[in-house]
Amino acid sequence: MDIRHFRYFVAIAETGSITRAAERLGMEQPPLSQQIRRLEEDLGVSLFRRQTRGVVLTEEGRNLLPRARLILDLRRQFIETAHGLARGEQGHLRIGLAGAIPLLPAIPFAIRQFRTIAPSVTLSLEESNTPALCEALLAHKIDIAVLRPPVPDPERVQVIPLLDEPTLIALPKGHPLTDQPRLHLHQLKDEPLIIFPRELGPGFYDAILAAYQNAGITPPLGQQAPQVAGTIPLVAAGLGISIVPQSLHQLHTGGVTFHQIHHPAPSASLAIGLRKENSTPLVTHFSQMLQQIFLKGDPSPPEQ
Amino acid sequence: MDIRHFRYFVAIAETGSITRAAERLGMEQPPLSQQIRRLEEDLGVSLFRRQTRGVVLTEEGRNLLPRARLILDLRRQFIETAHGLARGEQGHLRIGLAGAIPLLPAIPFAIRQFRTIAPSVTLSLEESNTPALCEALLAHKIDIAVLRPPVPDPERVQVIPLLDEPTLIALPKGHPLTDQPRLHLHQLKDEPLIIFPRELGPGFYDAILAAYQNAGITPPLGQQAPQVAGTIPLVAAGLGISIVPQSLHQLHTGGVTFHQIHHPAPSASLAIGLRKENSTPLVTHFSQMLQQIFLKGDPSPPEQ
DNA sequence: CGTGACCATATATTTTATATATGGGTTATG
DNA sequence: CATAACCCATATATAAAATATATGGTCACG
Repeated sequence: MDIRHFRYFVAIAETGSITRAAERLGMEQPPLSQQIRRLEEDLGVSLFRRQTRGVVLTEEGRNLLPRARLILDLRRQFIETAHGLARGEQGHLRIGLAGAIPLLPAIPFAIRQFRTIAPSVTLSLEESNTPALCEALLAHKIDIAVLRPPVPDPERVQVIPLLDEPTLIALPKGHPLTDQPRLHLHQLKDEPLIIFPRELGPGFYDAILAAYQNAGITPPLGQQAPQVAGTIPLVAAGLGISIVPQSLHQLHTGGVTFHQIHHPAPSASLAIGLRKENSTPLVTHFSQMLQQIFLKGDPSPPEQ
Repeated sequence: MDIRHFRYFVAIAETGSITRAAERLGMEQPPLSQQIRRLEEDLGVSLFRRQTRGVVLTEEGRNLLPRARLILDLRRQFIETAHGLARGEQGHLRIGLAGAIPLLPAIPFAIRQFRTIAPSVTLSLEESNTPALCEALLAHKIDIAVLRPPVPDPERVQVIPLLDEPTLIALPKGHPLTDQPRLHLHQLKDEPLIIFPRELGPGFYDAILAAYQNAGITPPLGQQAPQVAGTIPLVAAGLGISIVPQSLHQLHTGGVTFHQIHHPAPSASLAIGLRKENSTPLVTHFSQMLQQIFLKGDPSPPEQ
């Protein structure tokens, strides 16, 4: 009772003749006779009544025929689905995003574009910090990540740079420097720096401190924020200042103003994270699309 | 892409190991490795991620697994249905009944009993005359018939006698003999005999005429009725008398009285008609049940 | 009464799956 | 650190099964 037998059964039923069915199946008549006979023996029912002119379905055969057709259909669907998965037109893609990254206009743009190109692919988004995203990648909990390099395990995670995002200084409303659109870091040397735990984004963390060091100052460290975007409310509360990726200026939380930074300014690098082995077409597609989008420039960059 | 491959796929997915799946499948590990590898190549997707400790489904594999299970399920159902058909527990039985036979209490009784024993079998009933029933049998339009022998083609239709049903004389109301419960045929020698066309039931037709002949009389032939039961209204209309199977006395058409017949009385034979070749279990079951019922005697015979 | 259409059977061939033997890589264990 | 255990992959050999070829039988049709 193989797929083959279902095909034989249906073909004979549809042509009403073993000989013609054999032609249609691209085989000779005797093996088809033999196979259908064996099938009937296995099932214990005779599917066809042999006549001098071809064969006709028995009552039992009529009963079983639609079931056989269904199975053949489902098998075809199975194969088509598999091919769809193989070509990256179907399936599920789990995307991990580092903190504050969904605020970059390019990300929702990329997701919209991907849904247009591959509408049968379902997506799931997850927001986390860079080290956790790497772990999730390696544990196969997500398929691709947009994170802030460097990654903890560069041997197993491939990093494709996307963008060096400028950063902004966030000042609390009412701060004396609020009226200046562009600031030097040394103007802030006495302001407590609100920053996230280094573990959540070592690359960005280090970039910020390096910029201070290049400016020749060491800021007092203020309260720690739970995450990158979490610095903003603390700034608004007057606990200090913070340095955030440009995309965060979209957070229209009252009580904070954003200001560009003169050289030396830290930058918040952005990159794709992939497992080095086992890349699926879905991952490749999405990754290439992201690179293309960022190559052309952020499609609607926030003009200051 | 065979049924086998679906089984292999599901087994590996469920055990999480090629080695253990091979055990469960009653085969060795290498062929299973090889087959699943070929399957993956054919489909173009990798279904499993090989690890040092067994294998785990890929995203694509997770997607395809339920489909594979469904196909295996349907295949199992297919086989079970076929076996059900083989044992006569499922399917469809087309029963043909000669004229006036549904009025025999044994017939609805048999049908009810059969539905109890084989509830998944659907039945269709058809009423016709004996020669037409034989044709329908041979043309595979019905599967079994209850008819009045003899049959036109005894070489291809098997006849199993069931019953010699007594006959009754039908008299119009107001007839001088109405008050006599039992009549001799010769009492009716001048009454026009209403009878059906011989083609519709040659056996019964000849039995009636033979009885007259044995009684030494030749009745005048009255109007022809369209069928056996169709004689009753004509009798009621006063066009003559008729001789009908006992079961017809159930037709409580006003205007007619029924009377038993002294020897020599014709009898209306009843028999099962089957195709000699190709008997299915359903046909055998129903046939045997009918024989048993009639052997025990009509379960609720009409007591005069 | 011969001819063609069609299915069944028998034997041969080829394909295909499976078993056996073996190697490599990773993880647990003394 | 070395050894053993586990598990998957590969290579070759064997066995099984489907298919092709050849042929015969039956029934309809001209």
